[in-house]
Amino acid sequence: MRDKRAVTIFDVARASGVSYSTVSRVLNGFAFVKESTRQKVLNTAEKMGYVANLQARSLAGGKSQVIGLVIPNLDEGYVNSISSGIDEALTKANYDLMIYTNKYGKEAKYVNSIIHGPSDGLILLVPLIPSSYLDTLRHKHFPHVLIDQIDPSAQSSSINSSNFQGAYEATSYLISLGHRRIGFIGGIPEIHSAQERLKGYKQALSDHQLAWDESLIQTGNFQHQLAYENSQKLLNLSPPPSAIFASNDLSAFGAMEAIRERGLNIPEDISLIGFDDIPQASISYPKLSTVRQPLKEMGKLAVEMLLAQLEQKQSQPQQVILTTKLVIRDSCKGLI
Amino acid sequence: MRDKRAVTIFDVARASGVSYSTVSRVLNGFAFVKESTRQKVLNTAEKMGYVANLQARSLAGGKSQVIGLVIPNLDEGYVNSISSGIDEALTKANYDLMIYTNKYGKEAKYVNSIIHGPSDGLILLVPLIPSSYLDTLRHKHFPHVLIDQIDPSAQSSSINSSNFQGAYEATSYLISLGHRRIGFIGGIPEIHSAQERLKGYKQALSDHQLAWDESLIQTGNFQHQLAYENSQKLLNLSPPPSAIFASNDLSAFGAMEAIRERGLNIPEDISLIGFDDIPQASISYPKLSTVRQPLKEMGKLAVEMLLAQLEQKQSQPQQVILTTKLVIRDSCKGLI
DNA sequence: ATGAAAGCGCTAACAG
DNA sequence: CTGTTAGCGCTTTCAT
Repeated sequence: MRDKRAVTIFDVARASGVSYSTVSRVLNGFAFVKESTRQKVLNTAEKMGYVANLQARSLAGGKSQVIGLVIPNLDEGYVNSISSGIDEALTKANYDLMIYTNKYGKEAKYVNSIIHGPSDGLILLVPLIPSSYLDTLRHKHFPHVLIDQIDPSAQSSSINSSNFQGAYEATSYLISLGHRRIGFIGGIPEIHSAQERLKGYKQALSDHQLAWDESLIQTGNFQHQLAYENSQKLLNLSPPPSAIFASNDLSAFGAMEAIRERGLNIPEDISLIGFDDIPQASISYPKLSTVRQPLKEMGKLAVEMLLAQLEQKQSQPQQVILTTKLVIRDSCKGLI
Repeated sequence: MRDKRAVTIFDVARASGVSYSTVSRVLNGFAFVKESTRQKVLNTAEKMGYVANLQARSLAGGKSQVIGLVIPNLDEGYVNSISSGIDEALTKANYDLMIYTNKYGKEAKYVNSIIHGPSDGLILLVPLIPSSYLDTLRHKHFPHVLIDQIDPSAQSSSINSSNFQGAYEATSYLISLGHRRIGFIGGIPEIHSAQERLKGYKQALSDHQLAWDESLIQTGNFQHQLAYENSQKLLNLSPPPSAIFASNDLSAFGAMEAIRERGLNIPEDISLIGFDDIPQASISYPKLSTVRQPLKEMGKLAVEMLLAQLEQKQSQPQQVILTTKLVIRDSCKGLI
């Protein structure tokens, strides 16, 4: 079985001739320790290869230096980019990462077991989280921040990107290219970001005196397959749209496939624009024009906000919105 | 600050009128507990919303129900697919997941802190891991399994896929299509799987009486960018190859870009085949023919092998090789 | 400035 | 079958 015997704080104490509470103080960067003692302890600890036992530390009421991240899946481009940003920031701050994949609609009991786990705090990157979930977190005063979700009560810190604005710009761009019939492939209707993107689309249309046509609007689920099917419906319209705005890049790729199957070319026959700017967007063919969300920054910022909470530097919940940016590549073309 | 007061095993004990060791026994599925007591305890635990404290459990020498996963990055398609398989298997087995991203060449001291963390066991999905790393793991008898790595000493359990065979088949397929000049884009030369794929390529060539030409072989790093550059070199050859075998799909996409920039079409002007079969391979244009590694299964199997170790069901290290499969899509064409 | 002592919540012998 | 008793390694008052 696994060897238990490791160097403990106790060993270090004995070796450096002080009590173990002193060692603890030194290790935790406490004030009121004589500099010479501090050095001595630090040295012997180093020499003995001491490594703190996180379980013990956390049990005793200290910090475990791990933060939890709740995500729907481990293999979704957009989530991974954000997670990667989180991981980098965490590494820099000397924290470890615990991943909880939360399939949609898991009971709120779940969050309880997370709270009882090693995490000092939690980042939630899950759309459609049950409100009981958040209630528990708040009720227990468990530090957390939300990504890509809106907290209606503004009691939790959250990070979003400018979904409305991004969608508005994408649509306006298409309009400026001369498109009048622009198909829209939505995301999951219950999700805030999906709603905002739809609003942005509609607003751009009406701001340009274009009536929007319900038949041009397909609700989706942010996935390739459904976007593919919905694009077929769009293409069956007469006349079909001359451009399609997909609520995320994955959906845009689904649209690409449907368009190609009709023997149509992008952007010659039909323009296409996405949302997210996941890595694939820049290596697809044609390269996808899209609205970039600052994915990694969102992750990084989430970590900063969470750590600020942990260090009690920031007590007021904060809502931040990061700006998106239109990235023009090769999938859109002006109507002649 | 974070509320500490939660229902403990002690509370449950009192509420159900037994000692807390009995509660512990019930919770850990021990035998020798009267059925009526067991039920009573289980019920009150449920009723009180008891959730085990993993830190305490693990400190006390029990299992923490978390396993660690060491990966290079959080945003690499191939790694994510495997991780996803790991996560699913873990969830089923009621384990949580701790992620450690290990940039190449981090010191072995690192592994020590993992051992002192909450993990009951470790899955290593890191090419080029320093041997001191593995030595530490073995020396401390810390349960672990390797993915996509060979342990020369066969002292650690490992999971690989049939890299040689897969590359052999891909190359043979290209040859059967009539190709004679087949470019090869390699992976990181130090990595075992990359070496095997190169060997498979060469073997297929020589088995078909084709001398292999050094200029056709480019070493790479499994990344898009370098593959792109190397493909340009290949395309500059005279005559250029009529087909390219890329050591992984990501590299194949790099090649795609280079080929397109020349105004060449895939597969009409040049055939292309990859390795891995990451999700993007089936939605690219053209859809990429490739060698499928059973990514999710690799992850799943890793979990099974690790849990077997934890339950001491399996003590002998095991080396398993999963078979790859040629997936023919649209990126290869016979030479007329 | 530093030592002593009391837990944190749980597992695992050891007695009954 | 079940209760008692030690710890696991560390943080944190409370003294000194």
